[in-house]
Amino acid sequence: MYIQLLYMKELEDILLTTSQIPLAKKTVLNISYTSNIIRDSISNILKPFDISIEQFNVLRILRGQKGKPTNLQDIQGRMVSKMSNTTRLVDKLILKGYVERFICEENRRKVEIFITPKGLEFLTEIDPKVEATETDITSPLSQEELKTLNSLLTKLRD
Amino acid sequence: MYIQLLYMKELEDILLTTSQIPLAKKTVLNISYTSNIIRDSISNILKPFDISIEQFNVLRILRGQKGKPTNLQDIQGRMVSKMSNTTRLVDKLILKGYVERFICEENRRKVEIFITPKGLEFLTEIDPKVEATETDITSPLSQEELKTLNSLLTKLRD
DNA sequence: CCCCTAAATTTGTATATACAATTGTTGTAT
DNA sequence: ATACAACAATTGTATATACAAATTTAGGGG
Repeated sequence: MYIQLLYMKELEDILLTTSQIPLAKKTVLNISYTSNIIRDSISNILKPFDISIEQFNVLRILRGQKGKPTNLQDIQGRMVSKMSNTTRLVDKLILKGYVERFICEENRRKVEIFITPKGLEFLTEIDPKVEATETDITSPLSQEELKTLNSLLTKLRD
Repeated sequence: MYIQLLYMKELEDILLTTSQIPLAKKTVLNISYTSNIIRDSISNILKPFDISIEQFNVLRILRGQKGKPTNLQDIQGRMVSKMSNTTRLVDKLILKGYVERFICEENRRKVEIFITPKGLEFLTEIDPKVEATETDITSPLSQEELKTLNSLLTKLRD
């Protein structure tokens, strides 16, 4: 909450001082600000659990595979932010006991990565907290407004 | 453009596969995706000029000061993403000759940071390219839609 | 004036990220 | 079979970032 207030002040500062800011620039700034606030909120939730947002996202992707083997390219292709060194990220998750990695026997260039029971349990513990944060973040908007926001963002990316 | 297509595919992947994703989570994801795309686009524009987005933002903040001295706290308070080591960021800009730093004589704990003529010239050169990118990014939306998007994002941060 | 606390910045350290180069493996054309 | 290009992952390196500790200066109470 403290962080949100802080950021809001900053945004108003910039947007107001540079009064006649073009709409395109204002929108780009606004999306970046908002994304940073969201990132900080979720990052704060995850901090006590000693896991970064990127590691958390990879875990969720692996869970979504429901036991199917996943290689590094699959993971990279589905990550929110691009990440060139997924190898080391997976290393960290292995150290924590949340995932396992095997060499793919059909094609020894590939690796197969699985989430462990410990990893699944960890997600089960942390999921409701993240969802509560997501709900909290979006709470100022009605369901209708959220739908509009989503479709505008999707259209923007066209 | 390539990057945008790449990201779109990923977003659709995640949003479609996990079909009944709650609206709050979907919105949070959507904002993060879009922000990353924007960041990548602008980052690519800046790359040939050998400057990071953060350095570019600091330069713009300094220009906005119109010659008034600025200390580190001022800069930090106005940056889009929080940044604990603004010192080293300013170091880089000094190395490039874009800013100067002096110890504040009234309060020797503070520093006063100014943009140099070279820094101003650099911004003049790069500004239109960034603005063209911003316009390009937001081009799929009408002015009216952009206004709606801005007000929804601002309301979200309330 | 001296001691203590706070302010403003800097430095240290660990981790994260981007990009390029390298390793090991596979498929294919000769 | 051999050489060569392509593929998948890993490693190296430089830079970026987060957080904490340290440094320097200022101000206030005894």
